[in-house]
Amino acid sequence: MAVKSYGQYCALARALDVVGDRWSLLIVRELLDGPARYRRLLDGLPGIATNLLADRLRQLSDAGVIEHGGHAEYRLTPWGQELREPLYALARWAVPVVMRRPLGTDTFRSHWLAHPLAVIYAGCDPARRPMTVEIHVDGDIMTLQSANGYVELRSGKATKPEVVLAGPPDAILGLLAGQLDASTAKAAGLDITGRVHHLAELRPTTLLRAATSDMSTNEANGTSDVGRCTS
Amino acid sequence: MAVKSYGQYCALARALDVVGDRWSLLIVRELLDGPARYRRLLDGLPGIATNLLADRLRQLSDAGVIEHGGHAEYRLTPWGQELREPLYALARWAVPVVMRRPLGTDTFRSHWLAHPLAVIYAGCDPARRPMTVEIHVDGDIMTLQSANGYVELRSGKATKPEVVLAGPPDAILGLLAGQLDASTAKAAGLDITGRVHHLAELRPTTLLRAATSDMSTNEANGTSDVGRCTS
DNA sequence: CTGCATCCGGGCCGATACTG
DNA sequence: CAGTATCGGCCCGGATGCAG
Repeated sequence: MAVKSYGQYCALARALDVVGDRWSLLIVRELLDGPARYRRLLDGLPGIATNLLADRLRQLSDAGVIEHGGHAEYRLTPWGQELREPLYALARWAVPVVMRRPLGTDTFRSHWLAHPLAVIYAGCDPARRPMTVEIHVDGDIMTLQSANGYVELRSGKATKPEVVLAGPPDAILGLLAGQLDASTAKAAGLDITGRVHHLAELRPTTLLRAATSDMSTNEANGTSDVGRCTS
Repeated sequence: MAVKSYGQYCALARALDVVGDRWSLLIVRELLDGPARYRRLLDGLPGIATNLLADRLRQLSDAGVIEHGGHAEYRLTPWGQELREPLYALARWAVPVVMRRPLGTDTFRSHWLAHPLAVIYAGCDPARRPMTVEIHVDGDIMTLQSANGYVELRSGKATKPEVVLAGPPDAILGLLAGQLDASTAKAAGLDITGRVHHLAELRPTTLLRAATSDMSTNEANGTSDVGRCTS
């Protein structure tokens, strides 16, 4: 179990008893992309100590969040996979601190792009422009493909990309999310080839406004202390 | 900031840099009920050390999640209030470990009931039966009121309750969530007065099935490692 | 080489005492 | 009431060792 159980009869506290420890949710993030071996988890979790990874894997396994399949592969249980929603909700909440603060000295792994892009291009939009975008980032090459209203990211080169993006992840993400225009992205170190303005037609019409909301405005919050009905 | 920043350019990691520390999300839980003074936070967070509460309040304040208003009152910023969704998502995910494991030696505070009840009775259901339920728990008395399709919980006695429930929180919650029938709840120490079967008409027709899902079933998860479009 | 276990220093956590 | 100060213990983090 966790560092120590909170010992509170509360759903949130019990959730944190299971996945509230340091690194635990990031391990789940890695496993959301599918089963992974130990070494791959280490690579996807820069900064973690090997013993900590082993400890967390044991904890999560005992709690029923992951399971230790054959070939030393770890995978999420069905219950563990249901963490995708709370995890994406937390990530969406953190959009301001991602967009407002540049990459800095933070590490990055190319496969992390899949999650924010899944949020940005969520769902099916029949009006979405079909196109192919090749992305060079972190010494890796990935392909963003729009077809039949859906957008998917896969690893590897594209055959005939309409746009090629190469540069730091924050510039790529800022451009794809619509937070940066092409010239600003270029100033941030992004190399753009092709019809960049077509990228705007990948995003659905109504776009995440949270990215532009101010984090530090002052305003009173609700005063009722019980029974707020959340629709 | 946190114990130490993960140093990863990833929305989830940056979210955890802000609210990933021990107790942080539970402090946010307390403040979701409205502004609170220091002492009230201590009462609502059984087990926390005073210095840790002070540290976390400072961190959250620096990060822009909460603000220190007049009269030593702490309140969520607008950005902090947006944590309600990720937090409820985590709590919903933990329903199995709440329903399957009894209260045990865990502590409980009556105002915590507001959150699970808000989830159980979320939204407006015009067909919902109007009624009043008085709840005695943790040496406290609260009133669950159904009117105009909405269900609200407030502290204090009811004037003419159709049902009065008195007992341990797990029995109360199990009964209200429909996980326990009346006789089982009584066996768990619950005192029931009035037309208990009317309680079933408080819940919407489609009910949280997650509560009954098995936590430890074995099944392969998805294999695609990138670009899963979450509708 | 992968998949851990062991060891150890530093820092956070947790309990208590203390101050304005 | 609202915190600050202090101190043990344990977890975290990094390095290293070792078995398959």
